[in-house]
Amino acid sequence: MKSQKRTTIYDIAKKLNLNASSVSRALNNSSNVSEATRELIFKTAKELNYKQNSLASNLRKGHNQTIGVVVPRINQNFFANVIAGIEEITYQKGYNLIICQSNESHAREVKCINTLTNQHVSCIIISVSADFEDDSHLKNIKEQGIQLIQFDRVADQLDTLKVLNDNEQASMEAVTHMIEQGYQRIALLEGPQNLNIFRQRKAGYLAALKKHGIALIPELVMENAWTKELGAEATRKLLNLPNPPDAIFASTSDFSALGVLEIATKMGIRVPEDLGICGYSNEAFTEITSPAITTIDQHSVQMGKTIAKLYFDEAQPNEGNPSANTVNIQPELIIRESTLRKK
Amino acid sequence: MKSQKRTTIYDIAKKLNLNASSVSRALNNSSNVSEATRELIFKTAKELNYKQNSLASNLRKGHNQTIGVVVPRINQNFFANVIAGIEEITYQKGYNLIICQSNESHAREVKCINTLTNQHVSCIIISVSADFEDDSHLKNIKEQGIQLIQFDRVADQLDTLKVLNDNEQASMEAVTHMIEQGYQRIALLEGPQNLNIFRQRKAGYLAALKKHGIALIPELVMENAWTKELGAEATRKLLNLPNPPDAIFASTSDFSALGVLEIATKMGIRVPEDLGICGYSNEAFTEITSPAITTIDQHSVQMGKTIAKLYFDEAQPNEGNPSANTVNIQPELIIRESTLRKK
DNA sequence: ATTTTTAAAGCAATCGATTGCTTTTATTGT
DNA sequence: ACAATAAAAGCAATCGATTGCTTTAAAAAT
Repeated sequence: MKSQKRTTIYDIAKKLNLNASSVSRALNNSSNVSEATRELIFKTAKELNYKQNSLASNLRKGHNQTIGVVVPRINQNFFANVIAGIEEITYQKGYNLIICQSNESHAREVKCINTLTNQHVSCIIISVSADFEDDSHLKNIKEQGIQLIQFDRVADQLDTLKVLNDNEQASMEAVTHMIEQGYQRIALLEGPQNLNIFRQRKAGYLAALKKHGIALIPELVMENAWTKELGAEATRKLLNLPNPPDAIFASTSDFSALGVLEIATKMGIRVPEDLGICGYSNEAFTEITSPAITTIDQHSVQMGKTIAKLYFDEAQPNEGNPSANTVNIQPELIIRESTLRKK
Repeated sequence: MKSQKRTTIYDIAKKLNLNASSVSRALNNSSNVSEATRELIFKTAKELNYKQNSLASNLRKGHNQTIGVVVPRINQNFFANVIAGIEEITYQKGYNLIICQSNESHAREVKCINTLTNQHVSCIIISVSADFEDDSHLKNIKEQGIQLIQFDRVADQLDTLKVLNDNEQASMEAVTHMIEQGYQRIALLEGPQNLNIFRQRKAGYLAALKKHGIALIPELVMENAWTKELGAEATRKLLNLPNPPDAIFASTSDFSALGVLEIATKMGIRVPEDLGICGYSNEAFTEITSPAITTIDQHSVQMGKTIAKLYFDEAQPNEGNPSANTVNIQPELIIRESTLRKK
């Protein structure tokens, strides 16, 4: 597309026999421009269809009213909602968002970060990819003088602002609830343990068992049952054990819980009477399965808003005091039929 | 945050006793730099943790490897998937995405467009907000020499590239299917008629009726039943008519169809025996309701890919030949239990 | 009427990278 | 050994907006 030259402040200045600096000052409503010329400049700018070139402006000013967001996938409910929450605040402040997805790949995440630092964004908000191992790309952000806020899936060791769900607390509540409903052999579908969130959810599971004096049965803990398919597969194995579980906590996701429910239904096992099921995330569909699935709501939109506000409040990471840098969003246990054995 | 000065090509040049132009050429792998100095420059760049300033680069080069996307809401399945599709292609090409949401507000949409044109993005991809009335902000994009691609919800009158679902065809197929299943009094939940997509879906509904010699019954057409709640409300009214419908085509969304299903269940009306239900969009949950809901898949990820490819193929709108500028994605009718009366 | 003060406008450097053109250095051919 | 050619490096302008400083014009004070 042939890009006909766009009008600049010089074009306006020339037409009005003024200097570009006056035009700039007028358009920015700064001082030292008479009311008369100011109006004239605005009028002419409109006539010539002038649009500011943010590249030039930001280059000169040395900063950029733009925030970068890096998430594993934007078409995942939780992340889409967090972004929606962030956007609500940043929009009010006149900031732009550049949204990148890592597609759960660390290599791609590094590239996203590079792009954003090259753009001189003023802040990067990130939830790391599933194959997270190394945080040097994040350290680099801070070295570039860019604010960094981590959320949900974070690099624990790194001293940055963090906004987290209290995964451990929520998991503990969920498992406690199941125990109180009379379930005794509760299985855990766990996620990759290199991610903090899945470690915490497991910790909550273990804590609940311990609190109630229930011994951990290692064969009831299934690794990496993240998707609906993997959840289904794990469930098949669990239910075929000589001594199968009477409940399954799909700590990885509601999709996984859905897989559990499907297999149970297929095998003629009654939920919640013979098997309790609890998922994680409060995806829309959990409300309408039958039975409806007990799950944990992460208050994702709220989380996004909190993150953005944190930036605008100019909160600074408190070196050497990691806990002071963390904001915890309290998740909420949503109890539904799939774990309600005692009516 | 105190932003310590970042290294520039001048810093590298100074350290190596070279000129900045050589550094620039080396880093861009262009000609006229000896292999030895090229390596030296790369090594030093790494040492000094040099990151290119894209603002400066893009300003000088006069363009920007960035594409802007404006959608009503990113946390809606359809849009999130389209964006995911776009991103897949743009990432391969080394382009960035700036994603904005209009929140279904025209005023906000205008602001988004302004931001993007100020950033000199090379292309804007848009699906307009629900209160669409005026397309002057879109005309302005073309005047700025920026490529414009509309998708799904478009300004019909505007000569731009468009990527659309064939809503009319899909709706006609859906209603035809219902007629073939023996439904005779098919109601329509329609969306705001200022949006092309809802006009087309209605047209498809009308065409199917006509083809089968069924007269339109005006009282079976309900306006603005977009959400689950509104769908439920409309359904309540419909089912309380002296002569109620025996099927409902929720052309607005699957959420609306969900509302239909809930009310029907609540009123003890059997689906699909007494009432057929068809939604639109193939949201994840439609597969797992009971009965599962018949719906229309829009191939949203594919749509996103098509849009992005269109840009990179440098397709140009063909002035005065609107139809040549339109790519139609064929949606797919997904038949499930909610309309299967004849087993 | 003249000096002082203030407001308005202009000048020129700057942000960092790119690029057409010129100069210097190295290489090749005779 | 010297001219011809090619390769490598340097110079300086440019992209468009901003901003500290200076100059000019207008208003106020004496």
